[in-house]
Amino acid sequence: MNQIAAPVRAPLHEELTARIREMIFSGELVGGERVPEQKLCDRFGISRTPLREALKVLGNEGLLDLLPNRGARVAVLKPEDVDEIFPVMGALEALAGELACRRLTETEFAEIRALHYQMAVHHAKRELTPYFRLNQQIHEMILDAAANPTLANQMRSLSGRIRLARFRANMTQARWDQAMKEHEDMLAALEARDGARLADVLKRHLENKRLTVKQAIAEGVAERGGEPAVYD
Amino acid sequence: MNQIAAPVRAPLHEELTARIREMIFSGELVGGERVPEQKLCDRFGISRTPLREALKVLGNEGLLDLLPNRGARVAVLKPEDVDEIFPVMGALEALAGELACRRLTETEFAEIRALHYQMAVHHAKRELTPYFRLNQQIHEMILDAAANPTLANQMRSLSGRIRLARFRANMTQARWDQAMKEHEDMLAALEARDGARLADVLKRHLENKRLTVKQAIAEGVAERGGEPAVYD
DNA sequence: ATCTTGAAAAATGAATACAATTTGCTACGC
DNA sequence: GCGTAGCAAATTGTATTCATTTTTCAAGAT
Repeated sequence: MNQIAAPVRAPLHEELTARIREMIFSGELVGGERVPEQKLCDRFGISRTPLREALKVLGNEGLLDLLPNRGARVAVLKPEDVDEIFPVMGALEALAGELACRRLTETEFAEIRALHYQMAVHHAKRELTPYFRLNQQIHEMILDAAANPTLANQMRSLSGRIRLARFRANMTQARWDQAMKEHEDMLAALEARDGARLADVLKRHLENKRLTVKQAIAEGVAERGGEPAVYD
Repeated sequence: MNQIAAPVRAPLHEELTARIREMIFSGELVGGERVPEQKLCDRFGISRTPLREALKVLGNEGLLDLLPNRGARVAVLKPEDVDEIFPVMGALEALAGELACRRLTETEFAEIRALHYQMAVHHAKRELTPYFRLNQQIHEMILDAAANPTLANQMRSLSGRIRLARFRANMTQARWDQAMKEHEDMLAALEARDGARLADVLKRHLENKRLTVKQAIAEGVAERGGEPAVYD
């Protein structure tokens, strides 16, 4: 009775959801625009059936707006959406922090600390892109340490919607410095395994992210093709 | 340019997702069992295409397990899932409470208070079913007052997964009394518009719900057809 | 008796075909 | 010139068909 992994490839509709999701994140499919059903079928060399299944799923995720008889459009992130989403993200990040504090091993903490100080270097040198990368890694490690797949899924879903706004955060120096300081507080709270304090820091951190993102959207920054959305 | 509502009926796949979702909640489709594709098509008098679109969506929601080439099965709620889901629900409820405190009008508060005292009567009389109904209404009013659709959606999704476990909570008298006491704390925090305190109460309240539900699952209660899942 | 083996039947995955709706465009009226 | 009616093309919704995989089950081997 071997069950050594399924040698079967994933169903088409799954692969398609993943690929179209990436097309949205990468900006290949632009917000507000119609998703060309036939074009995508030709491009992927498949029929409409599995493609449409994928569209339904992405619609349910909030990445597409499905207009009856009028096709699917890439959802656009409105400023109100940002105000809605970030508080929820904040509450979930706070929970992730609390759980992480309980379960974090010394080794994991050491890894986060290493990432943190590396990030501090990039902050000092004003290197935004690597700073963002490490920032994201730290948050992911906290989420992993929380060891709650349901929580991770919910956050992934919300992150996806935020990524609908494709921009490079235009942080003021002051806000960047503040973010870095918040990260120092995070590290301290983690080291002390002080879940309540970490939760608090993370909530404030997310509130500041909200402001950064809103400003970026308001300024109508970017939409440059291919660039991922980054923010802190 | 009238846009006075769309006179077009909802697409089939949407209606189907709703109906199948209800079939799962009502217990007509039992956890772990295969979802009979052809049977449902015959029953609804439709073809497989829209039905399968609905299944993909419900799979993505976590209500169905989609096994490649082996059909869809109604997801079963494992004890570990309960441990995962309730902390997330707790964090979200806490946020809902905080937001509600900020936005609640005097009128809305009065309505909640009325529901609360009505619920207290049912508690005193040991009338479980109406107690549950009012309990749910109160939580819904808080969620409405929070005025955050994204938050509401996330909570609805998690509630759905909890409802996979169809049982009638087998609360001990002690736990029921405790729940009622927590509701009194909630009302007090709401009246004082003390968001932090309400958040705290709600988190503890959800933690107790988690225990109640886990116990019910462990005891293998119910699965009686048609009865909705209730708990507090 | 229990365990394979191997079709036949059933179910699923994907493609194609058909129906209904929307969109685009042209021609016409005012 | 502007707006509108109406038809053709394109697009979407649904059904049907075909291909592939899984399941079932009975016959045969050990």
